[in-house]
This record gives sequence, C-alpha cells and structure tokens, in this order.
Amino acid sequence: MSTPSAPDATLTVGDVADRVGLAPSAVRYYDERGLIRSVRTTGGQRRFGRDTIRRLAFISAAQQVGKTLDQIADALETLPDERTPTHDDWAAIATSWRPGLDEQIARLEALRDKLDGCIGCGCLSLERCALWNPDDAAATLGDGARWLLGESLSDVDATATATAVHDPSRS
Amino acid sequence: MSTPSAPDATLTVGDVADRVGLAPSAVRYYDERGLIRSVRTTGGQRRFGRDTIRRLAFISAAQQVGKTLDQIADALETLPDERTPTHDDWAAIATSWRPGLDEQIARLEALRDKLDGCIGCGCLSLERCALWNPDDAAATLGDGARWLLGESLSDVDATATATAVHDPSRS
DNA sequence: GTAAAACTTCAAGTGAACTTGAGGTCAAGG
DNA sequence: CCTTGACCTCAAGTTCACTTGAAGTTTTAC
Repeated sequence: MSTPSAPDATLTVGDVADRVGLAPSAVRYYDERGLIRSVRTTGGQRRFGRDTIRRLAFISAAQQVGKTLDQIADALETLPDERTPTHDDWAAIATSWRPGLDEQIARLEALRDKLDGCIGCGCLSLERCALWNPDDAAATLGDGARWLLGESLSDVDATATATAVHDPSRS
Repeated sequence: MSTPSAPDATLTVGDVADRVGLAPSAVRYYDERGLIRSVRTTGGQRRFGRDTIRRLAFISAAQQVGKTLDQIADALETLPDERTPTHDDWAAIATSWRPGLDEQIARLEALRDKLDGCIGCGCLSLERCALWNPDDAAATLGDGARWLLGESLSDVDATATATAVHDPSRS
C-alpha cells in the first residue's frame, strides 16, 4: 500500500514469500495490514524492497514467540518510513520488548523446571512463582497468598499455615 | 463428563472457575473437551473434585506459554484416571515437554538478546540462530545456509560467501 | 415454600490470522 | 504474439478457544 523505503522495489509476492517461508497469501495479508510496504507496478502488482525480507523475518520470529500482529505492527511503526532501518532502530524494539520477553522466559522456565515440584506438592505460593501469574487473575485475587497448582485457599487454610505441604497426591 | 478421580466431588463450576480465575464458560468448555472430569448431581449439575483445581491451573499455565488445548489434553491423558495424580505423574509431563519448552526459551532468548545484532547486520546464519528456525521452513529449505534476518540468499551471494543455493521449492 | 442465584443445553457469535476459491489480469519466455 | 504461471481483488471459509444469549432447571437461603 505505502511506498517501500528503498527505491529498488523489485521483489514479487512470490519472491519474498519463498525467501521467508511464508505463503503468498500471508504476505498479501501483511501488506494489507500495513506490516510491510509495497509499491505497485503499472499493472497493479506488488513489488517489495529487499528490507521487506528483514521485516518478514522479524514478523515470523515475533509471531513464533507469541506476539500478535497488532503488537508487531506497533513495533514496526517505530521504524523509519523514509530510510532503511538501522541497527539502532531495531535495537529500540528489542529494548521495548525486553520486559515482556523476560517475563515469558520466566514463565517457560517455571513450567519447565517447577512443574513436577509445584504440581506434585501443591504448595507453591502465587507470589513466589512466575508460572501462575496471569495479570487479570492476579488483579482480581489480589489478597494474600494464593496457591499455584493444587490446593487452593480454603484447602490450605483448612490444613495448616504458611509452610503447609498437604499432599494427598503422595499416595 | 467422566468421573473425577476423587469421590469428594463437591465443587461447582462457579467454585472452580473462581479459584483459578477462569470464566465458568471456559470450565464447561474444558469439561466438554475432556480436559477435566466431573460427576453430575441428580439434577444434572456438574461437580468437581479438588484435583480439578490443579488440572485447571496446569491448563492455564500451559496455555500461557502457548500450548494448545489439544497438546494439553494429550499431556493430561497420561495422568491416571482412577487415582489422584502423583508427583511422578506430573513429572512425566514435565519431562516430555522439556525439549519443546527448551526450544521455546531459546527462541525467546534469541529474540531478546540478538534482535539488535542479528537484524542490524543481517548476517546471521539460520543454522546458528535459534530465532529463525520454524520447523516446516527448515524442512522445506533444508539445504545449505539460509539467513536469519535481513539479507537473503541473493544478497549474500552478491556480497560474500558462495555457498548459497537457490531453492526451487515452490510450485 | 418461594425467590434469587447459579446452574443446564444448544446454537450462534467473536477475533485472530490466515486460506481458499472464483473470476479475471499481468509479465516473461519462446 | 501468445501461452503460461504468477499475480490481482473480493468474499467466504477455517481453526482455535472461547463467549454470549435464550430458554429452561436446580440449589440454596430465608
């Protein structure tokens, strides 16, 4: 839809699709959504600049870690329109995404490392575990310690205090 | 729809929904999908055992790191039907998921740590970077070095190494 | 005993991210 | 020039994970 930053817009939809391993329909969709830029030939066909490959690779990578197209679009918005983005332009995105990515990594590590421990004993506090901390749930439940996996408040209350390891699963 | 492992199925949909911070409709949906188990009252209402909380917490945590309900269902299938799952039952899931979770972590770390470096210079090889390695793309492109973000084969050919292979993979 | 709150099923709707298909046009090789 | 493959638009379909609404039933609390 909009003009690509570089004047050398020579790549077709199929070209860029092949290079990043996407379907042509996906490339058109991204163009429509404004995540990438194209110019049109006199006949109305899309042509992309080489930096589109870079954008698409970024889009794919970001998608693979769970970013939505809206989030990706927001990030790409920060890149300059008129010139090919520099290292610093991309680095700015890396910086702004860092906290979110760190949190995701923490969640994954928690699920990976603590799954057996936490679920097995049902004793992990919400505040101490990155695994179970959906933003909205944390907001609505905000009082006192909740428990990650297994016994919930009433169960814990019923059995013992702080370090309670009520463990019915150890049969 | 099937019977819960514990005979003390006393929790209603609303109870479990509140405790894990889910909507009642989601709980019913999971029940319908077979991810959790319930018994019915004479009046036809669902009742859940306490271990359902544990399952739901697991489902939520797994979903947050991008697992689909099908994948989660598969994992939960490995848990015993007749008794409350033990530490070891859950640990088995942790073990089988480990490689996938490790890969996801690697991707995230790559996006976090290498975004500026990789994209800025456009010089990272596919084989050396965890960021850009979607399974299917890797499978279809399987030959030679492809490049992560930025300059693609032809660009690289023009500038440096001659190990590039133009892949004739598409129609 | 009754009223309200929570439950029930079932069908349809939502939004994200595309894909598919129809019907037609463009561009490059021979 | 002409064929062939890739491109175009637009509308509709798909999958996932639910949510919403309607119409009715059950439980609980007083």
